Amino acid sequence: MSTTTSGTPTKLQLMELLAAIGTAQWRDFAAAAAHHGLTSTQAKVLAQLNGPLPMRALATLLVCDASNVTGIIDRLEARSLVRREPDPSDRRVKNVVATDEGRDIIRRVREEMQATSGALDTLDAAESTTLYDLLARLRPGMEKSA
Amino acid sequence: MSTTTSGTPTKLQLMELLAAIGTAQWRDFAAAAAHHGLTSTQAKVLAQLNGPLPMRALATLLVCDASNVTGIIDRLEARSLVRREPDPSDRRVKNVVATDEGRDIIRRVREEMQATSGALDTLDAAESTTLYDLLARLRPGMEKSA
DNA sequence: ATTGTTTACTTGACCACCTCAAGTATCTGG
DNA sequence: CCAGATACTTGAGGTGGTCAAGTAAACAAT
Repeated sequence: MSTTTSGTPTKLQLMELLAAIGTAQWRDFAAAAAHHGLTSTQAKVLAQLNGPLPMRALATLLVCDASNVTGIIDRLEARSLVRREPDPSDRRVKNVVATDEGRDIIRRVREEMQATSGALDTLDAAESTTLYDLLARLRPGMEKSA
Repeated sequence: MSTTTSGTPTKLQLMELLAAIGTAQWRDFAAAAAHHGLTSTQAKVLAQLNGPLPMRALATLLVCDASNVTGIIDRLEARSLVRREPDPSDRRVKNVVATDEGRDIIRRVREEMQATSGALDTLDAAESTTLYDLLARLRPGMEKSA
């Protein structure tokens, strides 16, 4: 007896498997980011910047204190991967926008997640759809705050 | 048009969904840990300690430098959640073992992952099995190092 | 329009985590 | 016995995170 229990998995087993997958994907992401001189946090922030985004919005997305964002953006800006622009309609807010270089680097990071990418290639269309639907159903419940 | 694309998901969509689920579970874990005065790293280490484990083995499991483990265990030991024991067969190694209090606290952290737990409750037995099997197939490929 | 409240951001202090380089103690193979 | 590997710690230095306090701008309200 051990891992060959192919009956219905317990909730605990599922949670551990989910955690293992999550950890693996995170490491793949962190490795790709490091390959371009970025920490995973920096890469994650860069990945959110499809358009101009106020500092506060970033803090909300990252679920962290606003002062934390200041530091992260400071470091990204020092490398010219990001710019702070004044908001025309509210002089309190600073909109963060990715520079061309920033967009380029995050695109390459995404492309280099080979472990994750390779693993997903082993699923056929039907399996991908099944997995996607199941995870999509799980998502809202997992993102509940309390 | 937008998220209602119920055809075959693209690999990118699957990767983003997986990342979202991973982040949500991680936050659930971190919140439960914080509820007991632990950082997520500390809780993660505690969760590995089913038996005595050398510092080096921990570093390997966490994929980090050995010196990092020294600090983490220092802090856990300061709270009596963990003990360092000499290894009888090799005086260089120190085996880390969880104290009763440590085992107790990590058990409670696991029990309090309510968001994740609640989300998984919405799957029936067949769906759980399907999800488990798909993820189990994905796992080895994702854990490949490079 | 002044006064008061809320909001956005920054700064500084402080801690956790992480790596690297160096040092000590111990083991292991020749 | 000795040379080299291994296990752990220490110290320096950077990143990520919180909290408290401060500044500046927007807003609300009479």
